[in-house]
Amino acid sequence: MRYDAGHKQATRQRIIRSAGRRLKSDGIDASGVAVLMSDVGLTNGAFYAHFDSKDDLVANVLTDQLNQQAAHFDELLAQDGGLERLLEEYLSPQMRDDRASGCPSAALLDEVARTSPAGRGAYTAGATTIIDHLADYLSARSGSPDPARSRVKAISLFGMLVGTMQLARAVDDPALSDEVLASALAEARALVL
Amino acid sequence: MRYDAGHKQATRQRIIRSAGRRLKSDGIDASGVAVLMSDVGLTNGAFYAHFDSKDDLVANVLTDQLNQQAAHFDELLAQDGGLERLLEEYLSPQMRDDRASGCPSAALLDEVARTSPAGRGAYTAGATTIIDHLADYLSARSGSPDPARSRVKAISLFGMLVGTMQLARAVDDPALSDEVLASALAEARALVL
DNA sequence: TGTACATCAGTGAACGCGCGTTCACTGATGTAC
DNA sequence: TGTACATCAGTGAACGCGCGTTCACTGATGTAC
Repeated sequence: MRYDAGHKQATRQRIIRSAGRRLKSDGIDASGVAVLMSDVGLTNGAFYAHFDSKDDLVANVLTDQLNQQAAHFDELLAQDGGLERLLEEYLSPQMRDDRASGCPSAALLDEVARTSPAGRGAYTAGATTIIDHLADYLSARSGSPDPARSRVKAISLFGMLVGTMQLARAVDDPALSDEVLASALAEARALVL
Repeated sequence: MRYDAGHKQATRQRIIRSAGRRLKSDGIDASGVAVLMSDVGLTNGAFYAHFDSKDDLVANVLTDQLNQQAAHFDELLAQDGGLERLLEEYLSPQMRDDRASGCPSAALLDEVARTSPAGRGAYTAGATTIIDHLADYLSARSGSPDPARSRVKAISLFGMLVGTMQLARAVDDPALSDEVLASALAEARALVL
């Protein structure tokens, strides 16, 4: 077949997006190249026309996922009461139950620590953006004018969101899981509002 | 060879302990049965005399690791200023750099969510104990007498510790990693002290 | 006391399987003449 | 206008490898007689 200009680039993006959902849902190690390709209707052999290796894909996925999340946070924070909305959405039962659509940090953070240097670099860049934007938001708001204090709060808040979401997903008791989300939401509000 | 009574049980415990360190350091999927056995000086074939399957071992490891951590927390909290010590130790650079010795939740939490039902059950039981004990401690202290409020704080604190430790381990920028630990420590103190 | 046997934790080769990766090939379309 | 060729995204079989798991076997020691 012959394809129009940009087709290959578009396919590459489709793979990255689709792999993002699969990796978040099943984990990095458990997601094989053949499955990732069949998710977009292609066969395993085509993979290496788009990426040097699975690690290369993972690094690209982390960049894309973190960018998506940073953009989504920015969008929420641009609205009135945006931080309150962000907390409610992040700690919602829907997000807990839909790993494929959710936060890449909550889904993959402890696997990122064991990934290739390129993957960790990609993650670090994305996480830095998210923390910077959260800190800027907290600083700009009335009530927390000290930038250093805002950074401390931004980092702690982000860590708390990620950790409590993972906890809510890991426990097999639905009542405890709901309690974890509700507790985290209450305490996150107290932390920043 | 013939062994004295209890030898097999002791070997089983050695495997569980050693596998705990290995799983925390390399991850569950990345740690093969052959490696886990050679870590204790045995060969792969002996594994199935001790466990039904790798999943069975993982569930036993999670129980053991969470029990160890709960006991360690209890020990710290029994001392004067124990919570302050707990926070400082948990969020220390040494803990960040020594995954094998550290918190099983920080090392494995997002993998636990994808483990066998037995593994998730084992984790849930252990996490429940840790949260209960933290909440009891906070309730018993002067200043936070409301039990419901103490539970909210215990859950949020635990989530924040786990999430920020994972974040500190995932980023490849040492300055940012140190900043994450320091920020989390400051905010954790503000949360509970 | 000496010998034959039972015990059983551990050995190590082998099983089928799915992994990441490679590569010769396909075949629809654009281009050259 | 019609034909031969170049392009190249994608195919699918094959590679070596390590995985979890199985199993016939080993060999040091305790027990029976």
